[in-house]
Order: sequence, then C-alpha cells, then structure tokens
Amino acid sequence: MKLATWNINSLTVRLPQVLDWLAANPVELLALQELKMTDDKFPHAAFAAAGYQSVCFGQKTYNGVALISKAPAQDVVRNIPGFDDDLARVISASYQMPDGSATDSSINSASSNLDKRLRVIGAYFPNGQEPGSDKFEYKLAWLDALRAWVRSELVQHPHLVLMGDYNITFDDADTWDPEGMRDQIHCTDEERYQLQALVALGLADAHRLFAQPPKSYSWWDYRDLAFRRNHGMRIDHILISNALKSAATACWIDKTPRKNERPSDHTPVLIEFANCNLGRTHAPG
DNA sequence: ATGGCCATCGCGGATGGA
Repeated sequence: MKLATWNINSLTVRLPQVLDWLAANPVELLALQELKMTDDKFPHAAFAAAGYQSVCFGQKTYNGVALISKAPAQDVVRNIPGFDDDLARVISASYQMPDGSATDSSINSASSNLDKRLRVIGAYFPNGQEPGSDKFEYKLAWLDALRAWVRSELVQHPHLVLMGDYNITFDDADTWDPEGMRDQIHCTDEERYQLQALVALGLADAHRLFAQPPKSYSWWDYRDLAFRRNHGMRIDHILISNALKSAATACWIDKTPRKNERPSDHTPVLIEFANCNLGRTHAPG
C-alpha cells in the first residue's frame, strides 16, 4: 500500500498533472493541499473516472485540502475541532484495512477495542510569513491546537498518518542554505520545537526511517532556477504513529513532477507499507 | 539588490506564498 501527499498550488491549474501522476503512481491514497478552489468546483468526476473517491475542504482563492482514495473515506473531519479557524487547512478520514494488514501485531492482539482502521490527516500548515508577524503568531497558535488534537487522536486511532505541507524544516539538513535561512521562516527554533513536540507525541518522520539521497527536498522556489540548482527545502512531511512504524517499508520524494511544464513548486512525498491493501476486500487472483 | 516567480482576482497591481 502506498500513500502520498502533494501541495499542488491550485488544483484548477494542476488537475491534468495530478491525473497523469496518479496514472503513473496508482497510490491507494493521495492527500492534496492548496486546492485554491471552492467545494462546488472540486473535480470529483475526474477523479472518479480515474478510479478514486474524493473528499474535499476548499475555500475561495487560498488554502483548501482533499483526500483522494481508492477506498471510501469514513468519519471525515474538517479542520481542528475546537480551534476556530476561517481557513481550510485540514481534512481527516478513516479507511478500512483488512485483518492482518499494516498494523502492529501487539496493538491488534492486545487491544481489540481499538480502532484498527487507518486514520489519515492531510494538512496544510500555515506559512507564517515572517517571524514576529501576526501570521507567525497564528502559525504557533495553530500548531499548539494541532498538537493537542493529535494527542487525543492518537489515543483513539493508533494507526495514524499525519501528512502534508508542514511549512517547517526539521533541521539544517532540510534546507539548501542553512546559514542564509537561519532564524528565517520555516527554519526558526520556535517552529522546529513545535515539530519536535509533535513527533514526541509518538510519531516518526517517515523520511528519516530510511536511507535518503543527500540534499533531499520537497519544495523549490520558482525563482532563480532553484530546482535546477537544487536550492530547495524539505517542508512536506509524512509522520506515522509508532504502531505503523514496523509496517513502513519505504519513503521517498518523487521529483519528476517538478520537471513538468507549469509545475507546482512542491513535489509529491510517498510512503509504502507492507502487507496492506487499503480498501481491497477481495483476495488476489 | 528596494529582485527575480507564480496563482488569484480581475483587468492593474496588490496579496500571499515559501
């Protein structure tokens, strides 16, 4: 089973690229960020024709998130419950997994009352604009709310994936220019502390569970020939709960869509789990 | 370097992104 996340920076512009990418990369689930469209414009039919169901949470001009999946989404929640927010940044849902799939056996056998479904949170974290700005304060408040909510979600849903555009680097290895970016947005101590606090709830950065090429990034500025020079940052992440760690077999960044005509400035990040076919109810063969 | 690029809204140029 493969899952992916991709900030597509306008689904209106990028829908053909997303469909092309899904045809070449038939993941079980794809989380999208920055739809930049209202729900009435969401192309459910185009995804259905490609074999995918979709749930979305859009808004005009900015933000907007969606989950595209082969299996139906259950218990869909939009944004962070209890956190008053005008911006469409988070969508989460549960997906049925067959018995004996990508779940920690100790969890399964010892706690039969726990939710065995996969819980997926797709999120577009605030940018923050500039340290000290109002938008930066909003980013920190949003991160506080997210962490409190994810803590309780982990209790309810042991098999949790939190993925999307985090707009935060873990450390200097996640940026092409650590000195130039020091204390700049995406690289401040406050943001990185928040990211570590999220991990400390019982999550793992899937990227770092596996060997990766040096200077692996998920975003490159449109300016300065940044992609060609690999002047990028790793700000799109897949965090998985500890109960899923043993089932993860690979995590990688697919740079090929960044080479498209009119690309998104972000590129997809994928994770693979063994022995799990999300939503497949029939035996193979 | 008071920047470069891109999407949106809307038809010029501001705003936001990262």
